Amino acid sequence: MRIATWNVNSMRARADRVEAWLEKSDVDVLAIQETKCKDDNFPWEVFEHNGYDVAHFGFSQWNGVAIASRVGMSDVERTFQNQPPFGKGGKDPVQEARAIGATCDGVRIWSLYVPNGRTREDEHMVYKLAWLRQLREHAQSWLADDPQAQIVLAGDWNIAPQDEDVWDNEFFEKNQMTHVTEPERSAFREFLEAGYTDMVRPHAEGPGVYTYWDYTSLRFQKRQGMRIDFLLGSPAVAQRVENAFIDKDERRGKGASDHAPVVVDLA
DNA sequence: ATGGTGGCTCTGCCA
Repeated sequence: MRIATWNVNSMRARADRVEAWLEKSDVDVLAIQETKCKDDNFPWEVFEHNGYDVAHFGFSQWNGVAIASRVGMSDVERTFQNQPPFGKGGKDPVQEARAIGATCDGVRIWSLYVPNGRTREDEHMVYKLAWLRQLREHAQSWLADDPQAQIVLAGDWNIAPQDEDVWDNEFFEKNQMTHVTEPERSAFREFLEAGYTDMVRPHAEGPGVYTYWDYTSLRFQKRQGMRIDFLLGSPAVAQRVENAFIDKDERRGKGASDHAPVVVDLA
C-alpha cells in the first residue's frame, strides 16, 4: 500500500500536475493540503477519471484539505474533536479547514495542514501550538484506546524538527523566523513521545533532504529547502514500512507546487 | 542589482 502526502498549493492551479502525478506515481492514498478552494470549485474529475474516491474539506480560498483513495474510503471526519478555532484581531473564531480523516484499507489516515504561525510573536503562533497540543492529545488517546490501531498523521506540519531540516539554522535564528523554535519542535517531539514514528527519515536521511522550497528568493534553485512535510505512523503502521522517499522532481519546472510529494510504501 | 515568487482575491493577504 502506497501512501503519500502533498501540499499542492491550490488544487485548481495544480489540477494537471496532480492528475499526471496520480497516473505515474502508483499511489493508493493521497493526503492533500492547501486545496485553496471550496467544494463548489474543487476539480473532482481529476480523481474520478483516475479511479480514486476523494473527500474534500474547504470553505474558501484559504487552507483546504482532501484525501483521495483507490483502496476504499469510509468514516470521513472533518476537523478533529475540539480543534481550536482561530479569529484574527477579534473576529469570530472559527474552526478552519485544516484536518480531514478517513479510513482506507484499514488505515486511519489524517490529512493535516498545521497552522503556519506567521511570526514568533503572532497570535497565529499561539494558535499553532494550541492546535498541535489538541491534536496530539487526541492522537495519544487513539493509541491508548487501541495500541494496535493503524493510524497515519500525514501533512504539512510547518515545523522543521531538527537543525538539519532547514538549509541554514543560523539564518532562521538570526532572522527570528518560525518553524525552528523550541516550542514548535517540542510540540512535534511530543507526537514521537506519544508513540508515533517519522516513517520517512530512515529512508531519506539528511542533511540537505527537504520537502519544501520557498518560491521567494528562488530557494529551490539555490538548494535551500526545509523538511516540514511528514507522515507519522502508529506502531502498527510503522512496522509495515518497506520504503519511503521524497519526490523532489515534482518541485521542478513551470507550475510546480512549493512542496514535493512525500511517499511511504507499506507491506 | 541590497531584490528576487506565486496563488488566491473586495489589488491586500497569505505562504
